Amino acid sequence: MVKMQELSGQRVTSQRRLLLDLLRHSEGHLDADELYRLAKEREPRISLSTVYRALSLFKELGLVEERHFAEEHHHYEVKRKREHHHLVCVGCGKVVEFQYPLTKQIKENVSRRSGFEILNASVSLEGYCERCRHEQD
Amino acid sequence: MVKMQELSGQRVTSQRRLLLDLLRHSEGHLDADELYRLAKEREPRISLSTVYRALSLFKELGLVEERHFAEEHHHYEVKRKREHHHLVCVGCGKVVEFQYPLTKQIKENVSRRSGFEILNASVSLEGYCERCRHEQD
DNA sequence: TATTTACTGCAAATGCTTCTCATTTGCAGT
DNA sequence: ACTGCAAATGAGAAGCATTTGCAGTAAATA
Repeated sequence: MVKMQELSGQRVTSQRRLLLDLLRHSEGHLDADELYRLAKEREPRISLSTVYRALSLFKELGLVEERHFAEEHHHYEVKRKREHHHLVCVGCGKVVEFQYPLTKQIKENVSRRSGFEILNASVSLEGYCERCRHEQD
Repeated sequence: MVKMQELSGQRVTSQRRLLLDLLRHSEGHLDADELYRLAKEREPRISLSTVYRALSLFKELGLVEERHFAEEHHHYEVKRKREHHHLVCVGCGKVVEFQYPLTKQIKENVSRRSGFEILNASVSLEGYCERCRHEQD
C-alpha cells in the first residue's frame, strides 16, 4: 500500500489511497474515467466525483500531472523525476513517451526574453502509429 | 474581404466569409466564444453552431489550427508559414508566441525511432507573466 | 470514544461542443 | 433571371466531461 505523508494536512481516506495506488501502478496516461473503472473493481461504491476531487488534489500537491492531448478529456500520470514528453497517435489514441533533453535550455531562453516565470515545458507530437498508418484506407 | 478559393468545393457563405475574416484580422488565439461574440457584432443572427461548424471545416481544410492550452476549451488561430509555439500565463490566460527552430529535428529524430508518421510537433510552456508574478499573494 | 469537520456519494448543475430538424441559401443547369 | 436540390444555417436539444450542493459518514485529535 502507498504511504501517504504526501497528503499533508489532508485526510488519508481509503478512496485516496486506492486512487493514488492505482495511478502509481498503472502504465500512466489514465483518464478520469479509466481510473474510475479501475477503482470500482476494488471499491464498487466509489463515485466519479471522488475521482475528480482526488485528481485535482493530487495535482495541487504536485503528485500527478494533467495532460491535455488532442482529445476532449484529460489524462493523468504520476509525476516522475525524469522529464519526458508524449507522442500521441491520432488514429487509436496510443501514447508513446520519449526523452528530449533540451527543454531546460528552452525554458531559460524563453524565460529571459519574456519575463515569465516558467513552470513547465512540454513537447508534444501527433501522428499515426505504425499500425494506423497501414490501416489508412 | 477574404478571397475564398481556399474553401475548395465548399460553399462560400456570408457566415464563413465573416468568420475567416475575423480570424485573420484578430491577434490569434481566439476561442469559439470570443469569435462568436465578435461575429454577432456584425451579423447578430449568426449561431454558435455555425461558428463551431466553420471552425471544424477550416481545421479540416488546414486553414486554422486548434490549440489545447491548459484550459477546458480550445483556441483557434489561422495557420501561418512560420512555425511558432506558445507560452501561456496560468494566472491570466495571456498567450505569448515564440520561435524555436528545433521541432524539425525533433520530428525526424522521434519519427525514426518510433515508426510514427508525425504530423505536427509543438512546444508549449506554462508559467506566470510579469504582472501575475507580482500579484501572487 | 466523543467531537469536530473534512470527505464522500449521489444527483443536479455547468461549460463546452455536437447534433437534429425545419428553413434558407448557394450554385449548376435551364 | 428561374428552378431544383444538396448543402448550410439558426435555434434549441442533447451529449460529454467536469464541478458543485448537500446530507450523511468517517478520519483525526484530544
